[in-house]
Formats: sequence, structure tokens, C-alpha cells
Amino acid sequence: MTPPPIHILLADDHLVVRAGLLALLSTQADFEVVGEAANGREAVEKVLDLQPDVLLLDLEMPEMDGVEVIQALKEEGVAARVIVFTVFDTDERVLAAVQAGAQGYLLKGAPRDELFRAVRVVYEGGSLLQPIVASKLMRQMQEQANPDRSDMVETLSTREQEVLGKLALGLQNKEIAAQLQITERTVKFHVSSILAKLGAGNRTEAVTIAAQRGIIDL
Amino acid sequence: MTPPPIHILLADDHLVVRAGLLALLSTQADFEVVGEAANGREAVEKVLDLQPDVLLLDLEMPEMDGVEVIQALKEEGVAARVIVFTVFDTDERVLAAVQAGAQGYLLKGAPRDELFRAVRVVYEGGSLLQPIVASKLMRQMQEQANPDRSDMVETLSTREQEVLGKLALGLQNKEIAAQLQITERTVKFHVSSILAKLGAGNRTEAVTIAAQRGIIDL
DNA sequence: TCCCTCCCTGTCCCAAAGTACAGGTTCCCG
DNA sequence: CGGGAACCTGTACTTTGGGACAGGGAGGGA
Repeated sequence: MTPPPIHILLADDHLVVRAGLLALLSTQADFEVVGEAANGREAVEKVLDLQPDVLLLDLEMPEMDGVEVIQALKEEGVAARVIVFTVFDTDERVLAAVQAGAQGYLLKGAPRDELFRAVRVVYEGGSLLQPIVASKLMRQMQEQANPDRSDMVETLSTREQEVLGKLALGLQNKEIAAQLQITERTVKFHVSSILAKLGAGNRTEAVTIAAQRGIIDL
Repeated sequence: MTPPPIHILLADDHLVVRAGLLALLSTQADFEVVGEAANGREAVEKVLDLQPDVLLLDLEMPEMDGVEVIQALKEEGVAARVIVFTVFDTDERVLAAVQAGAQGYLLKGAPRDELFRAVRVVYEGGSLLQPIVASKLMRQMQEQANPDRSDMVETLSTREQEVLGKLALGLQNKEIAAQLQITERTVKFHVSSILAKLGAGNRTEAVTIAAQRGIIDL
């Protein structure tokens, strides 16, 4: 007798990606794609409805992004295990997804076997990250554990992230101060902290670095 | 008797996307996928080798990007017609692709029928842009035709684009001047032009706007 | 040829950015 | 309760950024 297949739900806003995953996964006898979702909200609904074993989830989606989907599922107390499947490989995004509770992280373009293995491993309760992703994550973790390394990447406080967002819009300190109801002096303080933590020489470079690392979205 | 099928070559660096396109296109009796390429260089080689009727081309690829592929094919005098198939929908990228010689421009996530129709239309010598893409292109063209409109989006001169690139790196005027072998004063002049053309209030906003429009890549 | 665009340079000037130094609060964790 | 982290504020200072105004040379198209 054959074992029951692994039930998989696909969540991606691009038709071709869903079609591709369906085509690839269908070649495996122990996989069964039970449904598809084209946005985050739909993904959450279908997980609750269809109770898949594994959710293949894109991070960039309309309505609700991938990290939010994972968090929503957690609040619902859902058992499904999640593999993030995306084009992003920046430290921050990987960390956010894993912290939210993803068990796997694959980059689009991952080879067939890696995809198949990830589904099986995660289904069995394990975790699987692509080597490139794993190393990024490791580095992040180590840096958070040793806050006294010289080459560390410090995390921005929530306030600093707020200010950073305003910087990206091209606002000047005075305008930021008004919007955040604080003094211009305080804004300068935060900006200096941001520059130091990101290793930037000025606000423009800070925005570029933040965008590259996935800390902010332009 | 059935007519000969339309020969299609797929060029995308992501396995799933190629698999998805293959799966979707294979449902049509008059389509035949004759090959796949995972990067730009390979795409050019395979077009020359396999002589497809239509090339489905991603813009973002390693080795050689989509626009470069189109240009390379043009220099080789190849007859194949090109449909750009990408996630980017910024004005600049669309314009660049169409100017380089693409006959179609589809966004990933385009519905089945639109994809099929695009292949057939382009094969028969026509052009097809998704409505969203078409409107962006139209706007660009109109703005270039009327250089005296108030809401126009002016194009940056080559020198300005150079300076813009340096701005994104967070360099200051003095540093840019040194790198470009010009006076700091001249750099200021170019920066001012860039700000005016992009509608930015300062260099930081200019970088953000440029990144959003696809003028620069971070 | 004339005009227009791009590229380049200069001086003056003020506002904005960023640093240095010094200090305050609250809140949470061990 | 002590200590750290995040957040906030202040004065004083130097450097950078960007605008206003004015100009010159090279090259392409009507």
C-alpha cells in the first residue's frame, strides 16, 4: 500500500509560478497539490479550509505579504508547515520569515531536487534552508548573539526604522520632527544612530543600504 | 492538415518560471517549446541555434540582461520576435525594452489567455502590450514628444545618469567631482538638474524616485 | 549659419546635515 | 534594586547641500 500523499498549498501572485510549481510537484507520486492562492488573504483562508500539510509561500503578494500570512496562521493555531519560496535573499527578509515561523526558505530558481527535498523534510517536521540562505541567517544570528563584534550588523530600533522610512521619502529633519512630534535635535540623534548602525556616511547612502538589505521597501 | 506549430524559446533564470511557461504553453496545440535558457548569454546562443519563432524573455537575468539580449540579437540580424516577460512595470524598463526591439511586453502574473494571445499576435508580426504597460509607454512617448508639458517626465542626460549613480552610492559632491574629473561646482549643477527633472527635493529623494522608476538599480 | 542642448565653470549665500559633548526620562530584565 | 537600552533634549560648531545669477565651448539639426 502507498502512503498518503503530502498535501501542498501554493501561494503566489504569479500564475506562471503556480503553474510551474504544480507541474514540478506533480511529477512526484507522494505530492498532491490541493489548492492555490493568488494573494495573502486567500492563502490564509485556503489553509484554514483545506488543511494542507505544507504551504509554499511567496513573500511578495498583494493584500497581505508572506510574513503577515505566517503570523496570521500562527495566531489561528494552524498546524501547516511553511516553506517560503521567493526571489528575495536579503538578510532582513530571511530573518523576518524564519522568526515569524517558516520552516523552510527556498529561492525561486532553486533546483528541482532541492525543492522536492524541502517539501519532504519540512513535512516530516524538519527544517531546510538553501545553503546561501542558511549562511545569511547564521551570520545574522551570530551577530545578534555577540553584540561586540567589529563587523556586526546592528538591528535598528523601532523608532530608528520609523525615521529611516521618512529618510527614504526624502524628508528633511525638520519635517520628520513635525511628523513624529519630536524635536529636530532628536531626529538628528536618530539619524546619527542609523548611519552608525548601517555603516553609512550620510542619509542617502543609508537609504541605499537599507533598500539593498531589505530593511525598507521603495 | 494542421499548420506547423509556433516554435518558442523560453529564457528565464528561475526553474519554476520555465516549468510554468512550459506547462501553460503545452496546453495549446499550435505551440511548441523548442528550448530553454537560464541566462542571457545562453538565450542568445539558443536563439541562433534553434531559430525559434518567438522568444519569451525575462529582463532580470545573470550574465546578460534582457535588453542586452535583444540588442545582441538585433546585431546578429536574427528574425525571432521577442516578448518580454517580467515582473518589472516601471516606465523606464518598458521603454528600454520596446526601444531595443521587443514586440510584446507581458507582466508575470498575466492571465493565461493574455499570454497565449501575445504569442500568436507577435508570431503573426503584430505587437501586444498589456494595457497597464501600454499606458505607461504611451505616457512616456507623449512626454518625449511634447517637451513643454508641465507634468512631463524629462529624461536624464548621460552625464546626469552617471552622477545619479554616484548619488545612490552616497558619495558627496566633492567625491563625485574627483571620480568624474570635473569641478565640484559642476557636480552641483548636474545634481540640481537631476532634482528638477525627477521632481525631487533633495538627493536622497532623487535616489528613491530613480530606484522606483527603474532608472537605477540598487 | 544660427539655434539649441549638453557639458562645464565661477561666486555668493543661506539652510540643512552631521558631529561633539552633556544631559534627561522610562521601562524592562536579572 | 541596579543597570542597560531606547528614547528624548540641549548648545555649539563645521561641513555639505542646493539655489540664484552669470557665463563659455562643442556639436548636431533646421
